[in-house]
Amino acid sequence: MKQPTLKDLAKHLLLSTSTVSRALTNDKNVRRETREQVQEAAQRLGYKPNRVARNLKSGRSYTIGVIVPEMVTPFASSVLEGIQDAIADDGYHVIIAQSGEDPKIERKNLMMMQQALVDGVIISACHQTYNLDLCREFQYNGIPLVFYDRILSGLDAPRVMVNDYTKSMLMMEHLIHLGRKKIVHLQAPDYIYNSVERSRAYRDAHTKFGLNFDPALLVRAGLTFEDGRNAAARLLIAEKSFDAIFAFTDTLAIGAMNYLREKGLRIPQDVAIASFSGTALSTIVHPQLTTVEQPLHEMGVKAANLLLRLIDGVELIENRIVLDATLQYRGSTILPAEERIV
Amino acid sequence: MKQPTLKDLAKHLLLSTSTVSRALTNDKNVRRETREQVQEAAQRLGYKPNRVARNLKSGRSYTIGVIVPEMVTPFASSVLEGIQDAIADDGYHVIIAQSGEDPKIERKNLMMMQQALVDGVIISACHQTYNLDLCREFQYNGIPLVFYDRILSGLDAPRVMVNDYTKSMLMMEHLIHLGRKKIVHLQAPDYIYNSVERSRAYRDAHTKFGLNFDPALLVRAGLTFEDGRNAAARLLIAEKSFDAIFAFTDTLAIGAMNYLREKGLRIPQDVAIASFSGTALSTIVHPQLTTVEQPLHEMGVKAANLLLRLIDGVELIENRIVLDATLQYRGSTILPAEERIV
DNA sequence: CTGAAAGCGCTAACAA
DNA sequence: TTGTTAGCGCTTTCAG
Repeated sequence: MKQPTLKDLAKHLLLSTSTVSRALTNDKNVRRETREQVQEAAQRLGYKPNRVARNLKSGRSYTIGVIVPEMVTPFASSVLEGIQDAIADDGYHVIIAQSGEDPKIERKNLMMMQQALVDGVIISACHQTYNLDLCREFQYNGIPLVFYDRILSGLDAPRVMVNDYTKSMLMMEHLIHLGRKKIVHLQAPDYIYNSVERSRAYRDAHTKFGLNFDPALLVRAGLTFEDGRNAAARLLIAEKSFDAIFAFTDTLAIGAMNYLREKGLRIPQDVAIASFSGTALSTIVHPQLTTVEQPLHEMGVKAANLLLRLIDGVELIENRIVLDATLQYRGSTILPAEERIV
Repeated sequence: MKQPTLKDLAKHLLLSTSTVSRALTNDKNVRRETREQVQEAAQRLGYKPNRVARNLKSGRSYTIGVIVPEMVTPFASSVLEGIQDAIADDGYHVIIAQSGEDPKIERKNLMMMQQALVDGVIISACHQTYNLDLCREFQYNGIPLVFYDRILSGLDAPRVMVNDYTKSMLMMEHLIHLGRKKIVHLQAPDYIYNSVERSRAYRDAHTKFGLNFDPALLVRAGLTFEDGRNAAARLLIAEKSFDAIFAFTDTLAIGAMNYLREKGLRIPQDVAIASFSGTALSTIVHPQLTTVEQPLHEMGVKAANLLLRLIDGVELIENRIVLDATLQYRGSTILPAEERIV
């Protein structure tokens, strides 16, 4: 037999559907005896409330959408765990979509979320402006949007991120204190908000610490391992001399590092490499990467909490959360022997 | 104003809801003129069909659940892309849950899927038997289940996987042909189906190629990078001599490799390392990993196609799909100079 | 070709 | 405390 419905239960118990419904939702207006009777029968007949019906009634789907730019690195995975942890108790489900760093796919994903009637969306955008219009439309239609890590410029939306500028500055300081003078920056495309911030810190660090800024060392790299390799290759071909790299993210750093090592350069002796991200990738390569580690799980939790409150119609006083990232000094900038010095 | 409903549209056009509905679903029983009129108005007023209502009507949720054991490696990510590609056109959505290699969480995930009223589930199980009962219940309740990679033993369910045994045997052959005689196998816990298969091949290879089987070289390792490191450490402490490692998966291989390198061993000269998996991880470490590369995207596509057909009530003649994995020979077993020889 | 009406499973205002 | 009734937004007979 099919899944029993509320009506079936009611018929079986010779009660009205409303009473049964009330008994099942722990409404106080039910005699205890009745409630127990109903719950026992529900148990026995294997009754499961039909969420779809419930959703239609409530006008909610109890589903939130999460759109991530990529899942090649475990970045999104950690954030997702945080999100799941934060929402599980509230009976929400998560629909996940990956955009593959392609704003067009991101757009499709957003529209898919709309179709799926999500109650809200958590998103890390792969382009600073491309889907601005759609996001505005979401807000206009009352579907709250929360950003993490990669935000849209020009949209006043709740967000959870780290301080890209400050932490990048600290990382530059680290490299400079190590005595590095010709530091390359592998930057992401500037349609990514964080890229702008991190490279701004890179430039400002030169002024702040009295280093000569050489535009040729500011390299527009991309986002993938391959992009990192290519950027490193171009630097070698151009015969630019450099003694350190500060990369936008782990993938770029790893790509570049592997290439340089293949070409016989020693890390960190010849070239120190620092990154920004905080995924497990930074510890599985050799040498391990010095990096700005973001609290990814917490980022997910915070984003989800923001979203839940927005869904409940709470007016947020503070909707821009800045989390603290920590610098991890590892083998890609420091030789084991030096470790204690830092 | 709120999202307009079908009723709003109908009122606006002075038509009945049924006609509007028909026009929108391209039912043939509508005058072309009317249809165009309706569609134009729908467009203009920004009408979006309410899926929840539609679902309630159809008894389907047009959502499928995907349960993955972990998302630290990009394994699941690739499979997911395949799944998304396969289902997008059919209007299905995906709910994803990660079990973190914990069968208890996997159980919660399964129950969550049930709650979410998914039309079917694609799962890679983290334990061979733990959730057998629940999976049976799914099947009994008519919610189809498709497995990929990691299956349940004792459950006759559709599945998509590679031939673990054969490919492991080939990998062993590769190591043996390289002249390796004392090959370690880092195996996963034996509550994982594939682990049993791969280690069976490991043992059989000894017989087949006339190698001495030393039980001490068959190491129960685990699943994580850390497990790989620990296993390698134990081997060194035990002062077992070995000249190759065949690991259950990339994480173990990488963990072990990094540890051995830190201890001054040369890869592959002192120890050749081979793995089984096929994620991007194998190419970002140094040296790159020789591995059995699985067609992950295809795995996702195939699994999704199976599931869709099951949801549609199609009787499957062939519900066990075995995909072809390819051996990738890389720096962890072969020195660059030798590459052409293979 | 179009409209009226019923109903998917559930909740909730209103009555009793 | 319980039942009656209406309705969430849509599809789909059944009449016209």
